[in-house]
Amino acid sequence: MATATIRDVARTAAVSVASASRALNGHPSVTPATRTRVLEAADALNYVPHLGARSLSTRRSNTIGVVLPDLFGEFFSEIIRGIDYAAHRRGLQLLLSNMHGSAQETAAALRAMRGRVDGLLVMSPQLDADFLAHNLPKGLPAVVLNGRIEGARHASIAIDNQAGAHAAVAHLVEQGCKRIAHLSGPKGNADADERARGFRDAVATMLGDHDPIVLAGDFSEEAGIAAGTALAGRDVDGIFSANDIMAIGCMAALTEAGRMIPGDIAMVGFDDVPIARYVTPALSTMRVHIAQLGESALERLVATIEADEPPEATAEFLMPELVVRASSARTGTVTSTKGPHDRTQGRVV
Amino acid sequence: MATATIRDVARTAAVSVASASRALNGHPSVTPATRTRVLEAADALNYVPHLGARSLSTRRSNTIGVVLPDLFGEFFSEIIRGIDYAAHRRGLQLLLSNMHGSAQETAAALRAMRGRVDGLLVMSPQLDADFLAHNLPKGLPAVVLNGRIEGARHASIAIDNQAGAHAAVAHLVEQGCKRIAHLSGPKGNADADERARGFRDAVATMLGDHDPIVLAGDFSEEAGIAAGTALAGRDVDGIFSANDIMAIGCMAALTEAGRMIPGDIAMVGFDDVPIARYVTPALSTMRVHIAQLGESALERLVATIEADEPPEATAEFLMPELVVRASSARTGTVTSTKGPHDRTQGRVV
DNA sequence: CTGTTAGCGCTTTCAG
DNA sequence: CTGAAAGCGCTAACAG
Repeated sequence: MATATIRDVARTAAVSVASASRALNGHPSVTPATRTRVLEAADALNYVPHLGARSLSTRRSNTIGVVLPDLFGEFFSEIIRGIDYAAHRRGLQLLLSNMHGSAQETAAALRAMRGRVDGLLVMSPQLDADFLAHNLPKGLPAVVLNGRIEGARHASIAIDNQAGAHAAVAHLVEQGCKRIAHLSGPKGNADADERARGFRDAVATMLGDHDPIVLAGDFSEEAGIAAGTALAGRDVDGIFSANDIMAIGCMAALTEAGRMIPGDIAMVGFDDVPIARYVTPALSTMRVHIAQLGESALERLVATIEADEPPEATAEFLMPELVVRASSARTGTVTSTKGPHDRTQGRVV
Repeated sequence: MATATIRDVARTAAVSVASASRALNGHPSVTPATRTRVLEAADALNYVPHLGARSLSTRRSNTIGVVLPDLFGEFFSEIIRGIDYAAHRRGLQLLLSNMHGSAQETAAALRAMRGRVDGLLVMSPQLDADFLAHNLPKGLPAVVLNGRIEGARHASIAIDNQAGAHAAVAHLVEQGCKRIAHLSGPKGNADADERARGFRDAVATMLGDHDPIVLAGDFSEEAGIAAGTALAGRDVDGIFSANDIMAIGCMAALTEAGRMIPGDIAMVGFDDVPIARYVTPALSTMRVHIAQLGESALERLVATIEADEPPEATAEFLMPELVVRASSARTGTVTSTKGPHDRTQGRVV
């Protein structure tokens, strides 16, 4: 039994499809009598409108496309949660697509959105402006999340990584650290690169250290463990990790190697993923309101869509905030450490 | 500059739209010559097919609708990850929709999928079969995840909660626990109810305890903390929590109240969310391969769609496995406890 | 092999 | 206020 169409409803109600459509959509110019007849017919037939057809004709899908590099880890689930939250309150649906890797696939994912969404949210820390400009379907509003934006022609919203790195280093220095190392993210990733740059800048100016130890990581826990093992025997009293997950792996490896945290080495991560406050010691980190990042991006996109004007290529930056927890507290800065694992928010500076 | 349509491509290539369509879709019966002409034209115009239109005509969207009760927490992000993984390898997109609460909204979400997806994945531990039967658009293949399935007319895949609860209790008993309490999930949630039932059964048969302590929770960390506080002063030496998050909150509260875990009280959770192995002590739990649950559900749905037959209303059950970590190890069962937080998989029984 | 002709299901002028 | 008709962009018979 094929699902009923608006035609069936019209026929049953003995009106034209036009009237049926109007009645169904609450259009004002319909006699109360016809309206009820149509509504009853629809109900009787258990009619459900075919949204695909509707959007073809209205050129509106009420759907936002979301393209992500991956779905793994808390960072992305938080982003999606934020996007969903904002989308839900506006009655928008989300069409998800992740490009597991290759640029080829990314291009395909981007194109696959054409004709199914009203706008695009693209998160691609490793894609450059040219690629995007070339592969984003023309005429489709888009907001780029968290990507490098130089020379881009679309709106973007990103984290102020350099400032974050500075703040992290400043905090470590304040804790008395003299030899600070950096555990970096994957080369080519905009966020990672900016954090590394910010780190180098900061240690150079604050510590006069022009050749700090920088270990190449890839944002994975394994990379953190490897780095921890490598760092255990070296002359280091502070570490700034490009993300929390690596910091956590690194702390585990260091502890196992007998180094005390924060006693011997103070640690600061980046992101403030939910897990950060559960580990022991609780991880100090640069908090990015991840979910809110997603939320803002969606709001921004909706504004662009509604304005129906050439998307302003403005960039928006979010400043992360320092959250001090046990992993970096060497000078009594942390006031509350209640249990074995400190579940408090931490001191926000 | 409105995006080019297949018409434009056809005109530019000087062929009919039919030929253009055929060439674009790699249909065999097209002269190499025309094919290249079309492809070149498409390239020149930067043509991107309008998938909405295509699916209207093919009655195929290559999209799966996913309806969830919420997006919060690791359980759901893991589920989505699993679904996405399977969808991606089949070239399917995901249309997400979550019903923040009300049945009203859920019904709307379900209907909103009509005409935009080839099948539905519905996850609704608190919805009954009647509601679903009445609100799922007829003729749309659907697989229900993790819900109560009695009397349902659609395929379902769920966790064997009773068996899981039994195994958890058996483990606690084996550890020497005599007075085991249960921290339950929200009433009306199928999983929660089944776990509670399994718990009661188990303590009755294994311990002869016909009136065990059961605290009502709601799957949140706060509920766990409250329960921990309430339980701290009572005569209890083992706790089976209906999910991990509550178990974690409970452990924190108990520890703060001065009770040792697992010394005084052994704890076992349910789910094995990623955080479980990061807390201190690492949490023993009934592992559900959450991501795999999502994966299986998608595979199942795809099979149903391809078979194009009345969806078999078969139920599939996944047996969770016991993972022993520090929180319940009172008899030297855990062989490796390497660091301050044991990051090993735990002993799987 | 290619072009013509109908739709997919819905909305929306444009006349009545 | 209502109906007929023309599409939205694409695919799929059916003839040539």
